[in-house]
Amino acid sequence: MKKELAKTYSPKDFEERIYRNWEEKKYFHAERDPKKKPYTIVIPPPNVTGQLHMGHALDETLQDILIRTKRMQGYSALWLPGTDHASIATEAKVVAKMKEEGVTKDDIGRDGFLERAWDWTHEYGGKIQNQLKKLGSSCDWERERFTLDDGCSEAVQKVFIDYYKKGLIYHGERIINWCPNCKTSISDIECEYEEQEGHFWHINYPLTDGSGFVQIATTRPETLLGDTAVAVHPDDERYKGIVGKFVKLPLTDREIPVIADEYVEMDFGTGVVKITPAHDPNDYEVGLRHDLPIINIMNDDATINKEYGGKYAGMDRYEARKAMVADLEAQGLLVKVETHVHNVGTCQRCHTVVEPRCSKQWFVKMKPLAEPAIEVVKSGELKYVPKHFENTYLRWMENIRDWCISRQLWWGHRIPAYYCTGEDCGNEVISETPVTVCPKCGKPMKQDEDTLDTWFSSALWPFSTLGWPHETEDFKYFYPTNTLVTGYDIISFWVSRMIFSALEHTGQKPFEHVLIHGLVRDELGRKMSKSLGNGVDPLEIIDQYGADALRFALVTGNSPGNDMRWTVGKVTAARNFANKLWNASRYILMNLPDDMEKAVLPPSDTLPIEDKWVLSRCNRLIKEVTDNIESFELGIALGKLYDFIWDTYCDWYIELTKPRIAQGGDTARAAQNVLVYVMRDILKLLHPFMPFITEEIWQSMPVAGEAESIMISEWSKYDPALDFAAEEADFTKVIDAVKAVRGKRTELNVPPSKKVTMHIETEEKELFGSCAVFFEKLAGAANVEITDKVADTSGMANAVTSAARIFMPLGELVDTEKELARLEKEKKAVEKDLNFLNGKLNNEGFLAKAPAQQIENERAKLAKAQEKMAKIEESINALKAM
RNA sequence: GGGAGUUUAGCUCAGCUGGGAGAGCGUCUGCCCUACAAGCAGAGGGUCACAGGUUCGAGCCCUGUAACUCCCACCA
Repeated sequence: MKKELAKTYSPKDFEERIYRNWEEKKYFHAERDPKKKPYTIVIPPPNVTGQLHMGHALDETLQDILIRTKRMQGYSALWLPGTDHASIATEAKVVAKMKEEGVTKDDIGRDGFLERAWDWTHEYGGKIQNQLKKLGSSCDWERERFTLDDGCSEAVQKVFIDYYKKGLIYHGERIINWCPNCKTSISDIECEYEEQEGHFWHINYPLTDGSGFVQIATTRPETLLGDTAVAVHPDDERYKGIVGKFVKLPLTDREIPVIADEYVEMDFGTGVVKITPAHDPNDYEVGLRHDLPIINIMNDDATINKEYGGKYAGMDRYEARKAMVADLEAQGLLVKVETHVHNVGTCQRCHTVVEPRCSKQWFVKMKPLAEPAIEVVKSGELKYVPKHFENTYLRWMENIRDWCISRQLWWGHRIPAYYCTGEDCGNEVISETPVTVCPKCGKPMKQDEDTLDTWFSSALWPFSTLGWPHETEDFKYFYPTNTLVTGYDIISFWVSRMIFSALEHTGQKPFEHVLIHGLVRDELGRKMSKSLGNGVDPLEIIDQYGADALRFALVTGNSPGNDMRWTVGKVTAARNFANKLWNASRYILMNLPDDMEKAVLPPSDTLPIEDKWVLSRCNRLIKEVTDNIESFELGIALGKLYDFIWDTYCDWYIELTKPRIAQGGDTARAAQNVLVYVMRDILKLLHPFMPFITEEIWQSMPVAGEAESIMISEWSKYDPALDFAAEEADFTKVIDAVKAVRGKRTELNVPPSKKVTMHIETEEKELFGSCAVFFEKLAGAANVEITDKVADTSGMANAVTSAARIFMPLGELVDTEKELARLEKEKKAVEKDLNFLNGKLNNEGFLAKAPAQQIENERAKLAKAQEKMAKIEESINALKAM
């Protein structure tokens, strides 16, 4: 059984091999075992052509920790992987590539484009899966899904049609954000606001009755062509008289009314607002209230259209702006131009300034869907970790707007709506199968050109991936899922939409817990981004330090919901920790009998106190780590493992076993068994966090009777029989005493190799007596005397703890002559310091002129020097007394 | 404009229900003791942002202030 480990920790030598083995043995595959309870996590699907970045690495690591723990705890643990077609992101990439070849979408048409998009997907897709494997992710690859595969597409279509039948989807005119470059509508969420310096143009609109002008202020004068009213506040005394009158719209021959609406803020601008329902969302609302006409003045590329453009037709919106401002000025209607800083919406993808635009789109009616989604969180049935993110979610849900789900893109799920081409018919049919002939008038039908918002399909991810809308065995067994792990940045985009979609279509919540994590930032706290070039590539880290070190670095000190900074220090510390564990294992293996098959604890009444101490602490560790993982405190759990392994197990327990193993016999045998017994627990508890190294060591440890892979071994359980609270407390006293002696020796500059006599004065003679050997090995004792009273303590140094006083003859500790000489020399140096400082602090000029802070500093220095002097004198006196 | 988060050692951050102020890195001192120098032993270093309050007791609870960060809305 016993196998040699390589001399140095070199993750490259085994990580890949181990992952391949797990895969071959099908350990990742979750069976629908009626005897087991299911535990399910669906992966937040990365973009199919994406690259693994640190955000993914953190997200996947957290999920893998949870899933591995549950698997070991006996659940049928399913981690379902997959990718997202990412409509706009992927389409943008394909279009960009086509541009290099000088080809446009229009050139090759829909089918040609989709062919290219699929080629792209097949070429770049699949990469990220392999990258996830390098991380150690224990996904069930047999169940991998893609948002655009047949099953997911079926679910999307079914949902769309169900919504439609229930009257929850409608086709309507609305103001939406339009990207003139991508030529598609984009959601509010895909819109990024940038602060830009613009202008505020004050323009006079003449009243038609010749009684004067109304001055409006606008940031977008070109939209004037679409004005259908001018509005003032109903309570605004300044403008009471003109409400109901008409103004002549400059640069056009139209006359528009002056209306009163509470939307107008009296204090802002001139208190008069031009109303352009087709090009501003607020104006659109005002237009609805006052039944104003909607005049769209732009084409889909943001040029001015023929219908209303007049001489400006065909110009780009900014050209038109320039031209119109010039014309207004020529006509004397431009009053003034102010600079004005305002937020301008831009397209997340291409950063083109979006244009609010009225167009026909498909919408999901949100109010009825939001209500149960609010309730499920308020009632505590579905919980966010940490809890305060429920506020983010609830606020969004409570102020929900209808969801515009149509996108003028080709890469995605095409909307299953068919329109009659007959001019007067206007028939609209929603159907899961193609409709070619109008059932009403017999004319040909045409399918909607648009596709659905990417989030429409990912909103169904927790159930579409399990076979829904079919009542599959997987769906019945694994749904609802248990935990969703994701960043706070997509709570609104994604988490919210999964919740209401699941409630509506499956009648169940999609998951029980949402574990939210923060962003991984760079060393300076900035977001990692391509443009800044400050991203750290997880694959390079894995290559250099190993996947286990990467995982450790991401989880240690991380708490739910909080951002973290990535520093090289964290990953080297992680690597060092792995190395520590590796070498501890080597120590054990070198000191085990060849025929040992597994650890068998001797009867507890025969165990020495240090064995009970370490067993008891390990036992408590099991309980605490299990609890911490259960409540998603993964950073805390890992911190406890680190402390126990490094401090308790390596620095203390292993050192304590050395004299016993050298001695041989029963005490050695007990130590060997305890070493392996505790190591086995350590490996299991650490495995979810650092799967590779724990597996590699597991394969070398004598663990007969356990699973052949640690991955499928049974999670350790707290054992009341191993709770030795009294022995633990007692042995801690011994450790404290050893530490006190070490401290004293360092203080006196005694080399570690120097062995001295120790008289231990204590009321617990039995305890310290049984531990005398540790004072010899760990504290440098030549011989140890245990007594309840040391008669003569003159000329002795002492180390004091609450349980013991340890006296050591100074003569043995130090070479009296040399030490005295050293102390005298030091005393002189300190004296010099004291004189200097005293002089300074008695100098009236200094006291009067120096800053208070500096005087304070000098006083502190003096106090320190005085303290030092007192110690030196004490030491000198002690030496002289000998 | 609305909301949330953060503020603890020189740096990066833990600190779960109120009782010990902590870790890693860095600094200083001493050690190559055959598991590990990617290591061992020791040391120094903090008015837990600030001001009040509750409490026998506050880093933790309450009120307010400040700075930084993020999210949502987007006033023409």
